[in-house]
Amino acid sequence: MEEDLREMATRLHAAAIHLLRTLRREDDGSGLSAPRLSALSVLVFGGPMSLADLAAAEQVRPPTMSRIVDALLDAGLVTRQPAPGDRRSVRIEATTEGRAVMETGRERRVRALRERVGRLSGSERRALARGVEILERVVR
Amino acid sequence: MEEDLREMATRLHAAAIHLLRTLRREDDGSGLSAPRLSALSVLVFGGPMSLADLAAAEQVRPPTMSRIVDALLDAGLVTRQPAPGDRRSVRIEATTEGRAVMETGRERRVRALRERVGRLSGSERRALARGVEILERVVR
DNA sequence: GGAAACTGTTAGCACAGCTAATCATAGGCG
DNA sequence: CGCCTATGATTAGCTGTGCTAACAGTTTCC
Repeated sequence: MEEDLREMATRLHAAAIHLLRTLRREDDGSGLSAPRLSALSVLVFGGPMSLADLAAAEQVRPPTMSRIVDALLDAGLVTRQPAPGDRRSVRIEATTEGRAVMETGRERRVRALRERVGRLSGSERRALARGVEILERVVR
Repeated sequence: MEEDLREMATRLHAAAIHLLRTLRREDDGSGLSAPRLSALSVLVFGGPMSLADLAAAEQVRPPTMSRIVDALLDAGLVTRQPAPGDRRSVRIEATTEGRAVMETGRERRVRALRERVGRLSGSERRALARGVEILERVVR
């Protein structure tokens, strides 16, 4: 069991690195890096929020997220407005274009995975889906 | 099915990003970044190889790997020698210290995951292990 | 022997992550 | 009320990863 865990941690680590390197090439096509798309995704699905909330959701420090938001702002994908009720805080929100770009970014990643996942059997695919679900809980 | 794939791709992407961000903090403790540890791991488990082979194994361009090897060399974790038989090529090899550091880096990652994984039931743990296995095939 | 191909490195760019420092606003407390 | 601390966000500056383009040294092959 201990050895299993050691092995799994190593393999999970390697697999995650390789997965992201593969997908990053696809994401390049959208003109958005993985962290930017990921942050945008949080905004699209989670709704408007402050910078601190967004940074926490992405498990990143505020300065890092501030710069990511700058880039999304330049690209016209989000808006940054003073938060009502607390003028220190900002309210970051995805624009309509932001939603559209998020969607096509996702399409690209799906396309990159489809062929590979398509080679799996039905039960393997289900097992992968379940693994991802559990991984989400472990990581969160 | 199509929708399942879309959802899984998105979640897998997010989970991989968050996993690596979590583990990177642990890896910081070893003084080695994730890519450096990953490259070192390839050398430890795969044996000595050329720069091109190492770059290919890590799915990275040669200049990127050249710099990673520089760092490992500075840290005394690998050696870089002219390859016998082809003087253009180099033979990169983990040192004894490199093996030791790799091992402690792995220990750190395991420690970071142990508590979280420990909360899972036996069947969940097995499902995660199976998912990782399949993910490896998808990514490779 | 010389052109072409290959191996690796250097240079220079964009971006992500961090900490430390700064600025403005909120909130609490004498 | 006025100050003092805490908080939200940004800026500056560092390290590190990834890329392409350009170069130098070898090898290969005609």
